[in-house]
Amino acid sequence: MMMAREVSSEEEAGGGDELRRGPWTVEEDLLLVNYIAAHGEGRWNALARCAGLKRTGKSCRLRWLNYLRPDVRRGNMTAEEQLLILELHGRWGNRWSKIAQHLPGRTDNEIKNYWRTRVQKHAKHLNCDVNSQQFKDLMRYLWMPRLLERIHRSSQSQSHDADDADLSVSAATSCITSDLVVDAHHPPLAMADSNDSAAMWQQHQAPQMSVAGAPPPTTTMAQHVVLPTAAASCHQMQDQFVCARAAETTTCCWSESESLPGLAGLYYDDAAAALPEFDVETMAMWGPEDDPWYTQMLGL
DNA sequence: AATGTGTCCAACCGCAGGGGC
DNA sequence: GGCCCCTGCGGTTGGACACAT
Repeated sequence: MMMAREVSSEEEAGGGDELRRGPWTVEEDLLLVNYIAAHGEGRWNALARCAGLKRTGKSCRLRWLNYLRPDVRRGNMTAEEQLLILELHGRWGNRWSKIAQHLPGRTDNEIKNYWRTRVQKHAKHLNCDVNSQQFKDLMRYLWMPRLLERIHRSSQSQSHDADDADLSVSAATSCITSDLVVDAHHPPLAMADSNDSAAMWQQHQAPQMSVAGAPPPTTTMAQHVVLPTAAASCHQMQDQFVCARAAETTTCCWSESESLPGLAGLYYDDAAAALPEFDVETMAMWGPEDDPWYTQMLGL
C-alpha cells in the first residue's frame, strides 16, 4: 500500500522521464555533490528533481550517505572497530544504524555488510547459527579477547614508552562516544548475570587488562578490581569502560578449572595454550590459522 | 588462457513511522 | 481520523572482482 504512494512520488521526482537505477556515474555524483554543497541535504525527492537527477530521492539519499559524504571512512575495519561491532551487536542485535552511530565514518550498510560477510561466514564455517548461544559465547570469550590482544599488542608496538594504563587505554578511544558510557547502566553482555550494578560499575573502571594468551588469572575477579587512582577525563573513563568490559570477557569468565560458559569441554587452559599467534600486521579478526583452531576447540 | 566458484559491497526493495494537511 | 508524503531502517540482490582449477 505504501509502495503505491511511494512509486507515485518517485515518478514525480523523475519528472516523468525514465528513472535511472544501478551504479551511479561520475556525472551523477557530481550533480549530487554540487547540489548538496549549494543547498544542503534533506527533502530528497525534491532534491533529486531540482538537481536534475533521474533518480529517486531514496537513491540519492543512499548514495550520499553511504558513499559521497565527505566523512565516510573507507577501507578495512580496524581491530577496535571490529571489537565495537561485536560488542554493540551483542547488545543491540541488528540495529545497524544505532551501531553505526558509534563508529564515526562507518555507515550502517558497511557494518551490515561486514557482519554478513565476515561474522556470519565464520559462523557458517563452524556450523553454528549466528544467533545461537554457542556462537555468542564464542565471540564473547574467544574472539573479543583475541581482538583485545591485537589492540593491546598494536598499541604496545606503537608507543613503547607508554605505561600500562595508557596501553590499556587503547586506540579504541577514537571510536567510543559518550553514549556508550551513558548506556553503561545496561547490564553488559559479558556480565548480564550480575545483579550488582554498583560493583559492576567499579569493575568497569578497572583499567587492568588480562587478555587471552597472557598468564591465566589465578585470583578472583574482586582481586582484579582496581579503582581509578585519579580523576579520569571523559576519554579515560570511556576507554577504561571499554577496556575493562572487554577484559572482563577474559578475566571474569575463565578460570583454570572451569569450562567456558556455553562451550562445554573447552577449558581456559586449553584455550590459552592453543591460541595461535595473531597476525598483527593485517589486523584481521581471523587469520587463516583461526578456523581450524576454533573448529578443534569446539570439537566441530 | 578459459572457466568455475566464492567473496564483497553498492544499490535496491519493502516496510514502518512520523509529520503535515 | 485519514490520507499523503518523506525519511530511515533492515533485508536482499546482483554485478564486479579475486582466486582456484
